[in-house]
Amino acid sequence: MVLAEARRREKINQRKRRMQEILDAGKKVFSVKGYDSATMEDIARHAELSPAAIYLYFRNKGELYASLNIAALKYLLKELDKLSSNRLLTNAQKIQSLRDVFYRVFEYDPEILINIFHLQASDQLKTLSPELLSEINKLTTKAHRIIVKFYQSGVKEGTLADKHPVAMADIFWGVFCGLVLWEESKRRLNPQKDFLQPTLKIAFEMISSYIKKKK
Amino acid sequence: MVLAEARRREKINQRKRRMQEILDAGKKVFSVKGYDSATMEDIARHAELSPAAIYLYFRNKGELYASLNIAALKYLLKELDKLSSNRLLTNAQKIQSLRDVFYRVFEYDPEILINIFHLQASDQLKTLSPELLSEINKLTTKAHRIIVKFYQSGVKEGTLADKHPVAMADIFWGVFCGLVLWEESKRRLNPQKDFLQPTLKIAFEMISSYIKKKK
Amino acid sequence: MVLAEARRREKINQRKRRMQEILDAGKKVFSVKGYDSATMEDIARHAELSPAAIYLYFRNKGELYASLNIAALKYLLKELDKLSSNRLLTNAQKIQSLRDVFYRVFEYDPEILINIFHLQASDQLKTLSPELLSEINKLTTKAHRIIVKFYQSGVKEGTLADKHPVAMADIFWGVFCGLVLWEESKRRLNPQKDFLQPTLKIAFEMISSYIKKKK
Amino acid sequence: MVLAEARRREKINQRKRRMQEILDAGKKVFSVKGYDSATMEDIARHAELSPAAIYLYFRNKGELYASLNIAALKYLLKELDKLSSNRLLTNAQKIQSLRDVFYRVFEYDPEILINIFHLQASDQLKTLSPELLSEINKLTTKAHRIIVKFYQSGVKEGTLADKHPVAMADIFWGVFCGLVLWEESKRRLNPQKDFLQPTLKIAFEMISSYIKKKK
DNA sequence: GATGAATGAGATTTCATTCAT
DNA sequence: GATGAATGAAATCTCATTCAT
Repeated sequence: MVLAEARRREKINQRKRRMQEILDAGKKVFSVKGYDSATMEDIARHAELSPAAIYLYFRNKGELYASLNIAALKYLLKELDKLSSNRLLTNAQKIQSLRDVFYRVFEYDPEILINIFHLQASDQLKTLSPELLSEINKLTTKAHRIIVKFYQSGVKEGTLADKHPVAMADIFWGVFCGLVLWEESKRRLNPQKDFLQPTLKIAFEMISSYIKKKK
Repeated sequence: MVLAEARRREKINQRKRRMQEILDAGKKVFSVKGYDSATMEDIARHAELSPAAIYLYFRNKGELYASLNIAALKYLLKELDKLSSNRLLTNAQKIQSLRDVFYRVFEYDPEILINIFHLQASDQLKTLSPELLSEINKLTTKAHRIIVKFYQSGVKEGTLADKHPVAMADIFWGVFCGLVLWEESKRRLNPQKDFLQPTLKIAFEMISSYIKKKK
Repeated sequence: MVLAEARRREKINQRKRRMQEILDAGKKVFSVKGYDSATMEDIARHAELSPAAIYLYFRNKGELYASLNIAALKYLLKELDKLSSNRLLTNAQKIQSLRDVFYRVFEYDPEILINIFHLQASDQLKTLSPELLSEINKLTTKAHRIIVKFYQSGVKEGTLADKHPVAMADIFWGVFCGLVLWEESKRRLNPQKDFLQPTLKIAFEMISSYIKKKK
Repeated sequence: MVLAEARRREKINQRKRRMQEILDAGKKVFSVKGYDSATMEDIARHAELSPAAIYLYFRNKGELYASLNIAALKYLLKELDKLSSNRLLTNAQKIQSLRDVFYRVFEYDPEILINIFHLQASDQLKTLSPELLSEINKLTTKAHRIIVKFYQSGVKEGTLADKHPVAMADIFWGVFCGLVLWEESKRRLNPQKDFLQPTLKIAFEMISSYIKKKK
């Protein structure tokens, strides 16, 4: 009895592991080739499976892709929520911490972040099922809104300079996104060194000094 | 004889005109659909031609795409060169003017810029022929180098704060690219208003105040 | 010993029961979806089994399908044989009773009859193995022949009008088949009421009056 | 000018001819293999084309299939309409003529008729696009309704026995359908002789005598 | 005996590209 | 120079069937 239960759990774990393997394979292939150019065969080869097997775990290519992006967005959201509920920090400090959050997301999974940006930056959104699309939309909006709120509260608190909060959120997001893409693309054309980290540091310093409340 | 010459020239012009029509069509379609999803049929329809006709002007899809991007990069380079050879401006002023250059390029042709950024941001690099790839690489590098040089000279001149010039060039490029893509993607999910312009303004103001030489 | 025997028998019964469950599931699914569109997965789900399990009872999809039809044909044949050996009825009465036989088969199991008719009506014959095909052929022919014989004997007996017996058998079979399929297809496009029964009644009345020996 | 026009017309005709070739190929293949088992490759081979070429003329498999059936239904309807507007015949005579109409449709194109019946008799309807489905539905209903009206008018006129008109229309249609299928299937299992014609003759004679108004 | 996992084979469909006219 | 017609190659996805457990 107990044995059966153990075995059942083992099975479920195995399934989860397989799923993760496929997600990992997809992550790698999508971020190298992009959504359209990546083939199920590619992904299957990376996961050491037959293409058909992938369909035992994901309904279709779009769903696999969306799963990847949703996972990353959820991770980002979790981090933002943590920050949000931290009562020891002022909102200005929270905004400062954004840099770390973004960077942590990136370090945790650089490829997937690039994917999110690609996804946003392209029309691949159109091929996904409406539900997944709206799920992604929802998560992105939520993340964006949290950042906006940080800024708003910071201004109210008097710890941040009075700028348009939505614009500032866009700048945060856009700068991060832009630098990741640009450094990545430089690295691709010329895979020497990776300047992302120091450049991001400077960029955030720039933002910091800009939004500091001037007396 | 002279007549023949005139006719020949007319022919060449006609050819150039057609080529431009195709490029325009490609620009629109690629920027909306992305490289892979855009079909030659789409582009042909926009150019009011048959798909086959495109092949009289471009060897294949990749070459059309690359031509497009190369044309835009060349346009950008021309503007940068103009700025570069302008002896009336300090380098700090040149850096300031970058904003206008970028923005002019964008206003003149938003689609092409989105294309360049997409190109950078992606996979699509992989499918192009090596020659075209290196051509693009060369142009991008050149543009980047000019910006770097502006900054370097500005620092030497004493008109700009002493920051890492490459990083600053990256930030210029990355911020612009990031905001364009991000606002574009917001606009796609929710095509109400277009916040790009005011947001860019704020971003450049931020950069300006950051690089101003403090006494 | 005896115990072992009992257990063996129990096993065999269990096997038969399972087989019947699968046949029932197949009957339902095939009759709704047709041979090609019905998947083993569909059938398995209906039988509350795994697809793999079906293969413990039937060599493959075609064999399951054929078994189904053969079972139904055998049932029909049994009924026809019963009628055949009934010495109390004239052949005219036997022909009359055909209506009841057909109808009983149908009432007892409408799906299977639809399956038989579909089988006849189609392509699906081509995919079956030759042996199964000839088995089905044999049974169908036998049933048909019995009906022909009824009519022949009735004519000889002087209780039925003198018509071509094979044609009359065909009409019996064809009319029944045609009405079942046609009403079924009407019902599918517009699943309100089921007119099969009253229409069949009229049709058989028509046949009856036609074959009545006129003095 | 005139030449160009002539050439244009020639092109259009050529296109129509190709379309017809594909339809012919489809007709043959579908009626031999059924909708599901027939592959685009089969059809292409019959039409001496590549599978891809078929898609230049029909959006997809279902649409090709539906076109075939719609064409046949339209032919049937045209014949029924002709009969309907014929003022020289009593409704009883029109009903008599139905046999000829059905038979003419069958002679004109036996395979397609079998296809219509298959289509009705199966769930293949489900895979077609809703528009085509409703088109087919509409045509079938219209044909059926004309027959019903013949019968109704005949009863009113006093030339036909007073039976339920819908049931009688069903019997007409069902008997025809049933005999075609059954004789076809007999012919398939045993491709000796074709008894359809004489059997149909008897069947319609039977119907005739049944619906004749008894004084 | 039963099943979850896996796959090979194949079907539909798309699309860049070519070619005769 | 332009195009309609055609196609090869590839991609997604489905499904009957097998096999280790």
